[in-house]
Parts: sequence; C-alpha cells; structure tokens
Amino acid sequence: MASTLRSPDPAEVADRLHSAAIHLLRRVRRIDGETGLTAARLSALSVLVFGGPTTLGRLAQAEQVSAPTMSRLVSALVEEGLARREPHAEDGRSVVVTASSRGREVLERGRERRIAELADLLDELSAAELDTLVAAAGLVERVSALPPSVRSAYAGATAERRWSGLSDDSTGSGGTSG
Amino acid sequence: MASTLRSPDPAEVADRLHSAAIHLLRRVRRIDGETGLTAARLSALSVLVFGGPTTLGRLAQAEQVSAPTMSRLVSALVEEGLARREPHAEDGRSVVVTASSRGREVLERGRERRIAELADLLDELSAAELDTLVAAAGLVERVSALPPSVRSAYAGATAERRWSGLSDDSTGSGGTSG
DNA sequence: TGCATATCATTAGCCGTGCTAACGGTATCG
DNA sequence: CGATACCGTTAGCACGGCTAATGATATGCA
Repeated sequence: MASTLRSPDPAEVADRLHSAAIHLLRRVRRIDGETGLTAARLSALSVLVFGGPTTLGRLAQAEQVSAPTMSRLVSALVEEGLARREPHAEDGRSVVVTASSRGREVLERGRERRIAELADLLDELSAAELDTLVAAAGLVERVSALPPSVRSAYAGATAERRWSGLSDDSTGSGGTSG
Repeated sequence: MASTLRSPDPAEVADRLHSAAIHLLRRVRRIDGETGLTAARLSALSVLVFGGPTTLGRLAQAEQVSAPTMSRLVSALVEEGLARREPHAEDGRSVVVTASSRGREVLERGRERRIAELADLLDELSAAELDTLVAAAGLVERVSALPPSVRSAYAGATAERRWSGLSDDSTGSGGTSG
C-alpha cells in the first residue's frame, strides 16, 4: 500500500528485508527438515549441481562463508552421499568437490518437496507478485555482493551452467560428473 | 530480465527466495555483531518496541518460534538490559515482556548501524528497486503466514502500534510503557 | 473441596551453522 | 634447502532452532 506512494526509506527497506528473510528461513527450516537437507547444505549443493565441481575454497567464497564452515558443510554432504571430495589434479593442497548423481536427485526432490509445501502459499500470489519476488531475490543477491552468475544459473539453468571464476583452474574436468 | 517475460515458475521463485534469504542473513549476521544484537534478538526486540508489551507465548507466536526458543531469546534481552520480564496481573503462569527504554535506544542504534553498513549496497539501487524490495518483503511476510499487522507496524509505526491478537488479554495495561 | 487436566514458561539436552585460532600439508620463492 | 604463503581441516566457542520433561498456576468436574 504505502510502499509505492513514496520513495522508500532505506532504513525501512533494510528492516523489512531483514525481518522477511528471518521469517522465510524459519519457515523453510521446518520444511526441508523432511528431506534431511538443511538450508545451508541445500544451498551449497545447488551451487555444486548448477555450477559444476569446484574447490572447497571457491565454494566457500561463492556461498560467502568461511573455509571451516564450508569444510564442515561439505563433510555433511559427503557423509550423506550427496557429494564427493577428490584430490586436485595439479594442486595437492586443494580439494575438488563434486555433486554425486544422488546429490542431484536429492536436490531435485528437496526442491520439489519445498515447492509442494509452499504451493498453497504461493498460490495466493499473482503472477505479478511472483515476478516481484523474483526481482527482489535478484536485487538481494546483487546487494549481498555475490558472484552474480552463480545465482542466475539458479534460474537460467541451461543458459549458463558454469560461472567464470570457478572453472578456469580448479575443476579440470568440465562439469560433467556422475 | 527474463523474469518479467513470462509467468514465473513457483519452483524458481521458491529457490531464489530461499537462496536470497540465506545470503542476506549471512551478510546481516556479520553486521549486527557489532552492536551485540543478533538477528533473532533484534527481531524480537523490534516486535516489543513496535507492538508494546506482550506475553512470552504471544511473542513466540508472533516470531514463529517455539516457546523455549523465545524464552531463551528474552533471557538474553533481559540480561543485556534491553527488556524486562514482569508477572502478569491476572494470570500467574504468564509473563509480560516489555522493552526497556535502553532497548528502544539500542534497537534504534542497531538499526542505524545496519543501515549505515547497507547504505553502500542500497545506494546502487533505484527508488523503484527499493520499492520492489519492500513489496517483496511484504509478500514474504504474508506467505510466511505471519500475523500481518505485526509486520506492517514495522513500517507504519504510528499508524498501528498494536496488533489485534496480542493486546486483548495478555498485556492488560494498554501498551503504553516506559 | 479436592483431584485431574490443561496451559504457560522454563530447564535440559540435542543438532546445525556461523566464527576465529591453530595445525598439517603442499607450493613457491629466495 | 629453508622461509613463507596458501589450502584445508580440526578444535573450540557462541548462537538459535527444536523436543521432552519439569514447575507452577488455572480450570473444570465430581
């Protein structure tokens, strides 16, 4: 209502975004618990699936978390059989992380489940409103200073399955795994 | 770009929102660490400040968390002098939580700090884009099945400082505190 | 009245996820 | 060959979700 009647106050925008993000995640937390995929793992896995194999460090960078955090996250994915850790061909210090075929399946299943759960909620939104959400998500990603193509791959899928900074030296294979 | 050219796929919307929320919160987590106010505490405190005193249970409901979680959250706020726990006048089982004046100050300071940190990022967005974000935040709140007026109080402030479900029987005093 | 049940909040304990610090192993450069 | 830099892991801390169990109070019914 009031939001479009005037120039939005950045303070307000920040607060409302903050609040919305918190509540959205609290909701999703409950949902993805059913597949055993938590939000952070799902997010990391999706980067692997859509972006192809990459090193742990680059994955951490893409997800904007510290290396130890990503290491633990990857360990969880590996233990669940959703990803593999492999030695880097050229750099002995590095580790290449690859989504397993089961990882792809589970990502898709989790995705479908999440959608099923959200379907009732999203149903009451118009196409224009969905558009608004998509646009906002894009803006948030931009504002969060992420490598943008990673995130647009989320939607584009076939258009750009790899992103510039990651595949040049770390994967070596070309992203066709499983 | 492509998002406005067709009817958005709910799956896509869900994924992108999910991802955006994760990354936004990861960013904000770093920011509000400087004031000692974490995201969850800030969110709860803001409900108290904008909504007035309420019981713990209702606060938990408003924030969509379990009672134990909110109890711990409130304990943290109380220990930091940002809120008070008081016995309920009519129901001995209940506890009324009230934001202290310092709580209001700190909320405002944390808010300002968060905004200062986000200023560079939000600066690169147009007014229309900010509008998009605000609209999206509202949609997310709606979709997250929250009591809507709580959240609109975030923006409206003076317009509706109380929200229907909370003040009828739990506060007893009338919401004018401090 | 008195006991059973329901409700509100707290405590206890688990898990996941963020961090920094410290460490081991590898590359790289002098 | 030794010093230094870099990558990843381990260790340990804090926080915030949750469920289960415990007090304490209200309520309802015999």
